Amino acid sequence: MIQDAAGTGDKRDAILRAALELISERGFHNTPVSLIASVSGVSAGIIYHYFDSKDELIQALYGEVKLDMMRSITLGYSTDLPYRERFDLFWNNSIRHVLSHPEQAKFLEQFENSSFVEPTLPNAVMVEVNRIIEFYTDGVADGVLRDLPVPVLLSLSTGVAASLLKQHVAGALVLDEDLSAVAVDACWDAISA
Amino acid sequence: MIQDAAGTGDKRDAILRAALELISERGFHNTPVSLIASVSGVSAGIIYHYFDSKDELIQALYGEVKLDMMRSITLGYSTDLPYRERFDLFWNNSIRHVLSHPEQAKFLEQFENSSFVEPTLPNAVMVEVNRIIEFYTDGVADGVLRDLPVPVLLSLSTGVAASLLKQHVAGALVLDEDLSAVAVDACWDAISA
Amino acid sequence: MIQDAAGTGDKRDAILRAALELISERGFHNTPVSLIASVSGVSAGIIYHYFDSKDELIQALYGEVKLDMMRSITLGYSTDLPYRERFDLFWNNSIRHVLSHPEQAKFLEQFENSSFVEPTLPNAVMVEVNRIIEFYTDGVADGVLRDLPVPVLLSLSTGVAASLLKQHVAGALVLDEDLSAVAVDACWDAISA
Amino acid sequence: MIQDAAGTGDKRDAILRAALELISERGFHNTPVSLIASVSGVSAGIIYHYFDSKDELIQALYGEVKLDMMRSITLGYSTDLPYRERFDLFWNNSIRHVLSHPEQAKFLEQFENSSFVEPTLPNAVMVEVNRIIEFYTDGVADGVLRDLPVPVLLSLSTGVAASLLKQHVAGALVLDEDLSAVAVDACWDAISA
DNA sequence: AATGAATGAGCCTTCATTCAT
DNA sequence: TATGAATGAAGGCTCATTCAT
Repeated sequence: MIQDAAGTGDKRDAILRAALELISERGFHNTPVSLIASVSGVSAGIIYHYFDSKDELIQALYGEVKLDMMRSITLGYSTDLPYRERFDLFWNNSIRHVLSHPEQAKFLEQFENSSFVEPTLPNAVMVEVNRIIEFYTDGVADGVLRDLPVPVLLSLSTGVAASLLKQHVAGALVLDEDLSAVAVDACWDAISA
Repeated sequence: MIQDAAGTGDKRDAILRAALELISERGFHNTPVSLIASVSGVSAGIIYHYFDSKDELIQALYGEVKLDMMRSITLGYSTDLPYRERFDLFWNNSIRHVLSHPEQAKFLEQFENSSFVEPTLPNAVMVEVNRIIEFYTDGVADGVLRDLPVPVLLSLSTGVAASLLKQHVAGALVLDEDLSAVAVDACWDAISA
Repeated sequence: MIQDAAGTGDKRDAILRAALELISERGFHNTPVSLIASVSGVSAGIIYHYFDSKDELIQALYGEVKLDMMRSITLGYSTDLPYRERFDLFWNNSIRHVLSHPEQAKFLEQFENSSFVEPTLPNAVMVEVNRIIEFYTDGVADGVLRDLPVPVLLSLSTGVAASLLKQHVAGALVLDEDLSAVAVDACWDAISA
Repeated sequence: MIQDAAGTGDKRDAILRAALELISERGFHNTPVSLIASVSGVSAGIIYHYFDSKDELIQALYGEVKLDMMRSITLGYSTDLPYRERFDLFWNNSIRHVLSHPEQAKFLEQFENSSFVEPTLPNAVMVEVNRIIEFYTDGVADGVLRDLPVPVLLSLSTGVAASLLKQHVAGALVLDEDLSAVAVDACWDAISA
């Protein structure tokens, strides 16, 4: 997905792209394979050449989308930066990625809230996830962040961002740069020591 | 729902209760009307006497669940209480209700994340919603809370609670009284002036 | 099947009857459920009300057909009759039943030659089967039949009847009373001591 | 099949061999062309270079298998031999061939019991078939065999052999040399004058 | 000759909804 | 009110066959 401009994989890619668009909009159970096929310009049969089943198609899509999002979030991250700057980087990357890829956000939310068996995340994803976790554990160890369990710190930061983005998408607020800036300040107050 | 004196409505109630249980567990599209019927001990046909369609059943369920939850959250609320106590009341009521009614939380999340047309909330629900909004607007006006748009304040408080609860349900953390207490403190830091 | 002139079971019966006719003529894999439905005058969906799957439908049909045939073959059988008369009775009953129910014969042959898991025969069927086996074991014990394993005696009698019937159906011969009479004589020569 | 010098036909042969193996085991309708292709190590497309359709492939296979079997059965046959020895030769050849080529037997049985249009047997096959028929007509004319229609004589001999073999394959008996010997005696009793 | 991606018709099965009773 | 048999429209998937390469 995303890459592979032409040649083999073109079709597989078109299928994944159409699936992402459709499922994020209509939901998994409301997106027949035949619709994915027609939107991506292929026959229904060929989908089973690239994926074993509709379910496997979703799983594959999840893996690709998750990786894409995690890499966006940690883009430019370095332990050389001060904590506050690293926090801002995560925050801004997240906001930017979701605003420019709302289908990905909707899809991931659906998938992770559904009764799908969440596959073990591939290493490539875990690498990024670990950088984020490391940020919080190091921050606590260095006395920069409050001594709270990492999941709580995540709720106080990522959880807020997610909530803001949801409201933005729903139209309850407009998440512009200014609003984002005050929100990130408030979050930092919540997590910093 | 839940209550209902006796006689008429008994059956309607049983249907709604079964639907809530099943849908929260299996999802809307994975819950056939026939299953709701058999679990609630009625025939499939009679469901169409009480509801025009499967969709309408869901909508009705949403209204009842939403009201039940909002009333729980504002239980004991009074503008006579100091701001911080009111905030704690919302917080504790929310945590308590979700922990004791996880099906409701799961159902609402599914519903509000789905492509269902969200119906206009009935007045009874709006009454409770308005008390919450009022808390924030008054708090800002009185200089107790930061001068941020209400939706942002909501993300910084309700959003955090929701995130914590989700992680609790997923097993990522155990949301006991202590953890809840430190989290509410952190949230207060984030929203108070 | 066969019985149940009216009332409940009518439809189930019609389905089984159509399935027998169609499958014996066209084969299992060439007989779509939709065709069984239209021939029996019901909708495709209702078939799954009476049977769990196409496979189970076949299994049920097998059970009913097998029982019907076995009962026809042993009709009028009694250990009071002399061995030769009992043998003639089996022989004539078999011929008569197959000639008047060729679909049953074709269906059973297909089923028993297929890779279906042959279900354990129900007791009702085993009762009839045992009477036949008993005939051979007793006959050997009483010195009336050659001292050969029962399966071999079966091949020398039942096997010949089956072969003749197959040729009759294929048009290679006409199995009239006279031919049947000389054949049964020859078979008796083959198995009698 | 089986033979074929080298080069051209190699692939056609591999296809037929795989088809025989697979179809005898899984049945015609349960053997996709794609499976025949992968087992025989060729592409699915090329099969349509050698055969016009899946059906034609089966018909061709039938012709080759039938010829192979008939030639095995008449191997060593000569009108110079006494009738009883010729009969034993047919019998033993049949048993031997089927025991060493069970796939062929299974395939032929399926084919001949199916609703395939049985093709006119090629001359090469008819030559062998005629030698067998001639054996019976001559035997009757010479007073060695009972004066019965050839098909009846066939049922009394070939039919018995087929039945025994089926039971052997099904595990109902073990067709060793001794059992074969007593069975052939019994059959001879049934057909000899 | 050969490959294997691609097509599209058809199959089994599910399920929301209706209707005779 | 209440039942549950019945319908019919999809939906996921398979597979014989074609075709660009």
